[in-house]
Amino acid sequence: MTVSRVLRNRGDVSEATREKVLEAAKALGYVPNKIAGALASQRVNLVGIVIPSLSNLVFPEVLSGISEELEDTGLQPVVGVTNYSPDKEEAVLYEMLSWRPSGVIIAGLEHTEAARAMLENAGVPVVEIMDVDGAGVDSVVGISHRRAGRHMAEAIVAAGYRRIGFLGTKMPEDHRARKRLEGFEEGLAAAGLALADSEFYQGGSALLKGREMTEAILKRTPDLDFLYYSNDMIGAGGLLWCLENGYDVPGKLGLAGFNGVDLLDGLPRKLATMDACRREIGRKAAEIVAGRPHSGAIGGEVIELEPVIEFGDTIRKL
Amino acid sequence: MTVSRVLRNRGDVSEATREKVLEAAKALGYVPNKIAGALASQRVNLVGIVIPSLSNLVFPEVLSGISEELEDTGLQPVVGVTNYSPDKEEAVLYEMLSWRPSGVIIAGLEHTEAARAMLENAGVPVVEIMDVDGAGVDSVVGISHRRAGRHMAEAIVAAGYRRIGFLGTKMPEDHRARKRLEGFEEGLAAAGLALADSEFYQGGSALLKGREMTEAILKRTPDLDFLYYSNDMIGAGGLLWCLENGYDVPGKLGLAGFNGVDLLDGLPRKLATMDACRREIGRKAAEIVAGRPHSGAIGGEVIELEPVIEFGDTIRKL
DNA sequence: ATGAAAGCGCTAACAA
DNA sequence: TTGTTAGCGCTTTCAT
Repeated sequence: MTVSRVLRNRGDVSEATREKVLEAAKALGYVPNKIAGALASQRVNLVGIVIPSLSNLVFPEVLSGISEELEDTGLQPVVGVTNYSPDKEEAVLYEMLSWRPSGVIIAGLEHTEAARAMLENAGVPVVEIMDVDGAGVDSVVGISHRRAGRHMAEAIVAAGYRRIGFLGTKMPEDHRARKRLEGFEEGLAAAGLALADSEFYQGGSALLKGREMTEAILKRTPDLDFLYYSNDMIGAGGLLWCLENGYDVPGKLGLAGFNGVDLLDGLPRKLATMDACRREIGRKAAEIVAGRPHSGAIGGEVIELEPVIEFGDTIRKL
Repeated sequence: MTVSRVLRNRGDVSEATREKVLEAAKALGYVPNKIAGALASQRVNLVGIVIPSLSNLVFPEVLSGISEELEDTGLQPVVGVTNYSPDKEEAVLYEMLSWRPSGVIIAGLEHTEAARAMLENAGVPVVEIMDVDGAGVDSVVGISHRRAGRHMAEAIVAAGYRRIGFLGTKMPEDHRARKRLEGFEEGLAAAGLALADSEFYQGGSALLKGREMTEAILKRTPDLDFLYYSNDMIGAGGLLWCLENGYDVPGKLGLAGFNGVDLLDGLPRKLATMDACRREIGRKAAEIVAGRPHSGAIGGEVIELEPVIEFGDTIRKL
């Protein structure tokens, strides 16, 4: 009836009735039922966001970017967390799609077959984020972790380091970290080098783990002249440990992390890193979802962002 | 029809038909429409989460706790961010309630009048989190920031510090930080003391701001013997700065933060802090929402968690 | 400018 | 055990 028109500012309604309706609505504390509305109109202002974790620091930042961009589009994010489990991801996705959201933003390109099929048949914009190394279902926004790793390797080799160690997480399901390491090893191989040693961890405070792993790897292989960390937090832990223990950084020992978390600006030295463009990825993904109302037809765009090496104070200049 | 029964594992269905339906569903890539389901059944498996920010580190942790607890309840979190704006909060809440969620978890006890009214009339469990200093609408899970501040003041005074400075954020809408400071000043007053100086910031990298503010306040008031920071990140920045500049911590200068972020385990010294029980608050809140299916009648419980001072290495022992 | 009526895709109650 | 039917509270279309 008319009420519906007033509350949606649609169609022709006289100013008089309009005010009357608004007043009544307020008096009754009326809150429209979007469920009914969505069912009738076949439109839902929700966007499904599927991410592996909330404790990784990286994902809240992406989320934040998405949330910012969605701010005044009338779209609401619905978040699902997969804990890096493909099966959980499939379940979360199923759950989300059953709400017929206006779009889906999902981390990574690797999904179960069923999940992939769901995404393909969703009939709404799908944006796979964080990673561009592989084939996407629809749109893709991210960086090439493989090339990121490769570039870092090249920069390290160019700076004259030769005995290089890697420190990272033990997470087979973290495809981006895996690709970064693969790219890194490729980069070393191109210079005729290989990893001299490596060390992995899981769980715990990253800063602390960074310390422990750094100590362990340097004890085991004292002639290392560079440590590449799979993220800035463990890198920061390593940096603190090295400084305390009198290592000549970056003279005799270089260090680099990954992500470019500005959380860490303010350390005694600035850790070399690469910005993973997290917030930007979130924004762009949200933009695509918000901007392509009912499409699904047009087919996806692939946006590759370029992470830049920030040398900081832990890679020596030649 | 029968299909509905199969997919919800309800009622009596013969194994034969059951399998046939399941098979057909899979073949067609059928995904049920929860919108229609929700409308018909008046049940919605969504929980609205309203928080001020995602960049604060604290809230992702709470979210994480909620998400964990909701994991196998079949409930999905829907997140809304308010940027510490009461009006935005009201808008976000309105939006959420129009989806008739099974519950609402909202940060803080301070809301606009309209928002409060909505919460009261929501007809589902409402849990206000983080703070217990004030009157809640329904259930409340949190800590007393006022007492947290007071306790910290008492501990500092007991350790013999007398010239105490405060460093915090300039956020009138962050009621919890405000209450903490008020409690802190009360605690000092009870010992016949007052803040000797204070310094506020907004935006930027917290670690870096901590450094800058620490330098500034110590330049301005060199005889300070204690610095109380409103969060651990700026506290950590301050700690690093003090160590680099040769301050005798905790002998001549004590430091303390707030939150107990384990992210920072691994600093050269362990910063004194108080655990804000963030994850636990999330879990408990989710538990309440999940455990009180259709109630709304029973009336809320108030769960006050007790933050404990972790002295670390930056408050001297007498 | 307003009202009336027909669904949206399910669930719940009842009938068979 | 299965099928039938009447809504859930809106939006949309068509009539007034």
